[in-house]
Amino acid sequence: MTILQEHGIQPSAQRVAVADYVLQTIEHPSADLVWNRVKARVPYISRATVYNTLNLFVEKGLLQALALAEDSVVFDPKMERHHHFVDERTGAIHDVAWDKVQVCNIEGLKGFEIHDYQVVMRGVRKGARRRA
Amino acid sequence: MTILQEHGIQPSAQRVAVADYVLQTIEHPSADLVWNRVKARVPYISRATVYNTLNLFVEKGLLQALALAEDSVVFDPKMERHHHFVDERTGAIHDVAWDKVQVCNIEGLKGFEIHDYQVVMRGVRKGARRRA
DNA sequence: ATCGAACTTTAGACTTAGTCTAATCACGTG
DNA sequence: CACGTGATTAGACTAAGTCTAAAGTTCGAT
Repeated sequence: MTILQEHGIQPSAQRVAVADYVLQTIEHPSADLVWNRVKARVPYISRATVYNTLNLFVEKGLLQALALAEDSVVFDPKMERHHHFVDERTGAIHDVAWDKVQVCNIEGLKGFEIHDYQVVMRGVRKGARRRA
Repeated sequence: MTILQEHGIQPSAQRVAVADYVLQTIEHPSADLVWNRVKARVPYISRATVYNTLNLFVEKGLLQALALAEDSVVFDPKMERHHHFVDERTGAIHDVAWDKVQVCNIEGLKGFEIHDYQVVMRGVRKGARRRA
């Protein structure tokens, strides 16, 4: 029983190849980066399949899609609640553990039924080289 | 002395038309929506000018560009720090005043030099009609 | 084994957001 | 009024993402 089957996904060769990379990465790849990474191992996979597979994984709860960068949606396999830090110099996205910061009084907000929230931080990673 | 001149921007007719709409809106428009709204009053304005003008306003500190929606960047003339709520049903974005929620311990984060942060919430607006 | 239905993959056309370019236009100064 | 700087324009271009119609797989029922 694979992780894919546990989530009701037929494990085709292409889907397994995408899963092998995207479910364990921390680099917050865009769809096109996933395509490139997976092509390195499975050169015959098509772009449409990668997009379909990523959308399927999101729908089935294996992956989160995040709109943090200006230019594209990125994917994150870390499904526990967490925050994000965006490096303004490199564009790199880093996970920040849920309990490192606290958000208070959010339950008190009137007029909104909040399903989910996170803190989005921008700045520079200390010690990181420019344009990594 | 107009608001544009105060920010070092030559006030051409097109820029004033864009400013008249975008600096007082609360609907968090995408660039193409700005184009459509402004065209309603100044039909001869071009797409490139609207994009140039919006980018200029952001650069000059009149406007914030936000990557919150999956499909496009939106603009917000509210320059004070504040948070955002995204309605999952309608896609509408609402401002949430800075002091309605508090974020704690963010200074204690090691390894990151944080220039800016906000809480991004998702859910549904109470009492809002679907697909507003 | 093999038929067929249902599902998956594919290449490429298509759409949409956004940028770039080269030509034209507007305007203040000498 | 000529000139130079800066603004505007249409349209070409790029990149992200979706859609389509055809071809390939899988798998259960026979």
